[in-house]
This record gives sequence, structure tokens and C-alpha cells, in this order.
Amino acid sequence: MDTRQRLVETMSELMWERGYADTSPRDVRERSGVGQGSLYHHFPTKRDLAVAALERNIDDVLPASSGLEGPGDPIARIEAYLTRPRDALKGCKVGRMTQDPQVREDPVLLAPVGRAFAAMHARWVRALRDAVAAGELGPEIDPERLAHTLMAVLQGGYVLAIAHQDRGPFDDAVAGALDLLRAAAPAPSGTNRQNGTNSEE
Amino acid sequence: MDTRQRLVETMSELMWERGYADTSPRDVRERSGVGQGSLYHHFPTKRDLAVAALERNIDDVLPASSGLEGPGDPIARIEAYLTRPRDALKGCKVGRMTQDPQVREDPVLLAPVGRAFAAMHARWVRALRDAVAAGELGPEIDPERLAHTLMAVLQGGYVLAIAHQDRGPFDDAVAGALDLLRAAAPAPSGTNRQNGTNSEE
DNA sequence: GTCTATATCGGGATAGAC
DNA sequence: GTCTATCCCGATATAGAC
Repeated sequence: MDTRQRLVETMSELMWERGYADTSPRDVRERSGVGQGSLYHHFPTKRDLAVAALERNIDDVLPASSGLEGPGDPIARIEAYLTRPRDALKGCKVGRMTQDPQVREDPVLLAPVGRAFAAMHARWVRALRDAVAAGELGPEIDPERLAHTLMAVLQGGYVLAIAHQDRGPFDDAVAGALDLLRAAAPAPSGTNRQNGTNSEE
Repeated sequence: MDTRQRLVETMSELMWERGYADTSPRDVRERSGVGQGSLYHHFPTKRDLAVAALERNIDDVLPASSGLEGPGDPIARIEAYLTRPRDALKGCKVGRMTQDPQVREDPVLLAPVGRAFAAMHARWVRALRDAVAAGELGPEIDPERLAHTLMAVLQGGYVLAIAHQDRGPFDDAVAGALDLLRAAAPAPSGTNRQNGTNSEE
């Protein structure tokens, strides 16, 4: 791995762990082993390095959601994505940035975050539309809204987990959302949840 | 308002706006107009001031949720609390703390946050239990879980709003949660949502 | 490209007079 | 209780040699 890559990689880690404002060029140098001259050769400012690191973190997180558009039963895809393993106490690499004062105030840093959330939202919307089309969610469900709701459950779940220093609340938040999705499923007759197939009666 | 109060008040504002790590004693002095000597007379360290400010912010936020334990229809109380006016782009005074690296690492600062979330959770649980008891939510609903889910919707809604620099996603997240709650309501025969009273048929 | 040296500034206090 | 002065350190670079 070349120097530039090492810098980006290290900055990405630190931004996940400590955010942008609280990560210093010194921290990056020390963890990466890259010297002062090299750092400022590759990235004229801390902010430039942060932009690269942020893009990297986004590229790291977005692909994980590709399963939402997968083939397969829409609700199963949604459930699979919601319950995929996550380090609840570390939080979201991307969502975290929204709480960093120096990121919030800097359109250049905030823009990629906005784009990433928009891309996630689009995926959610497609999956939820599929679920409505498949009759797994009632027609009264608005996929655009519900997409935001479910993204919020994840982002907020991290907040709860960190506040309690316990991943339980995160898991609860997700499980509660799934309970609600199942309870909201149209079930004209019989509420058998064991059989996910769309048997025609 | 005396000096000490002014310091706490100002620190509270700044912690809401910028968090703990990124707020300096200097910022506090400049906004409050309190001199250097006074500041360190009342609070030996920045951290001590932060603890006081944090408690203040918690006392500011918690009472707003008292309506959850209302009298009145449980689902109406829940809806009223979820839709109460909030400044989505500023975020939660208390939840914000969980993303501040220096707060996360400091048990003394994190503890009040954990207690506040636990208190909120308890209120949510009581309201949701009431809703189940009133037959407004199905018996398959677990109030403990759903409480975390709904708290996460709010906390995560702030994240979405800031990422998009638009309160729309926050409102969507809340509205989507309400849609789901209504869709999940037991409706043995007929799905009339206009009439929220518990008519005995 | 990388190294070492140097510079400026603000953060977070402490000291002691009034 | 409040004021002014002072201190040390780390953040964020810049300079110029190798």
C-alpha cells in the first residue's frame, strides 16, 4: 500500500472512531507512520485528506446495501439488511459526520454525506415499493416516508446504543421496527408468519 | 441572572450548537461576557462546566415528554409527542452528546446521557403498554422494543435532516412511523381510522 | 516524495492582585 | 468574586534541505 493510500485509510479509521474535528494531522501521522513532509505533500490540508477519507468510508458502506435491491422476497431483503451485523457501539461511519460541528458547517464535507444518504434512500424506496407491489405491505404505506423511517431507526439505534453503552437498545430498535412491519402486513385471513411464500390461498 | 447561571446557560447553548469538544472556554467567555477569573472561580475545569450544562439541557428536554404519560388516549399521546415541534436541523441537545468523541470516552459526561435516555425509555414504555392495554396496539407488540424503535426514529431523524440540510426527512421519518403504528393497529373488522374511540362495536 | 526545523495560534488552564 | 497576566501544549501548517 502506498503512502497516499495509507493516509486515506488511516484518516478513514480515525474519522469513524473520533470524527473529523477531533482527529489531528498528528494522530494520522502517528498511526500511519507517514512523515510530516509526506502528509502535506499528498494533502495540502487536513480537510483535503478528510474529503478523500470520507469518500472512502462512503464507498465502504454503500455497497453493503446492495442486497436491498437484490432478487428475492422484498421483505426478506429488508429484514436481512436491517439485521446484518453492525458494530452498534461504533456507530455509522457516514451518519456520524452529521454531528461533527466542523463538518456541519462545511458544505464541501457535508455534501458527500448528503449524497450517500440520498443513494441509500433510493435503495430503500425501491425495496419498499417492491414489498408493496408484492402485497407484503399495505397500499397505504408510502415508500418514500417509510424509507426515511427505517434509515432513522438504524441511525438512531446507534445513538441509543452509545448512550447506554450497550448494543441491546440498537437491536431492540431494529427488532421493534420489524415487529411493526410484520404487524402492518396486510393479512386478510390468517396471520401465519412462518410461511413467507405468496401462496394464492 | 447571576454569573454562574450565565455560564451554565451559555455552555448549554454552545453544547447544543457545537457539542463539547469543539466548544472552548474562550467561546463561553465571549458569548456570556463573563471574565476569565470568574469562569474558573465557578468551574475549575471546562468539564465541570459541561456537566452542569448537560444536566441543564436534560432538564430542558425531559419534561417535554411528560405528555406521554398523559391522561388521554395513549395513541393520541404518542402521536402528539412524536409530532411536537422540533428544530430538526439543530438536533437533540442530549442525543448529540453521544457523537462527541470526548463525551463518549468520559464516563462522567456520558452517564447523565444514559440516565436521560433511560428515563425517556421508561416513559415510552408506559405509554405503549397503555396503548396495548387499550387495544390500540396488538398484543404481539413488545413495548420495550418499540419504545427503542420510536426513540431511534427521532434521534435518527435528526441525522437525516442534517445530512440533507432539510427537515423533510425528519418529518417523513416520523410520519412513516405513525403510518406503521396505525397500520399495525388491531382492526378485527373494518379498518375505519377516523374514529379513534373504543366503541364496543 | 520525504525529512527536520520552525512558526503561529488557540485551548485550557494557573497566579496573584484587587 | 472578578481582573489581568502568564504558561505550556498541541493543532495546523510552512520552509527548505535531501
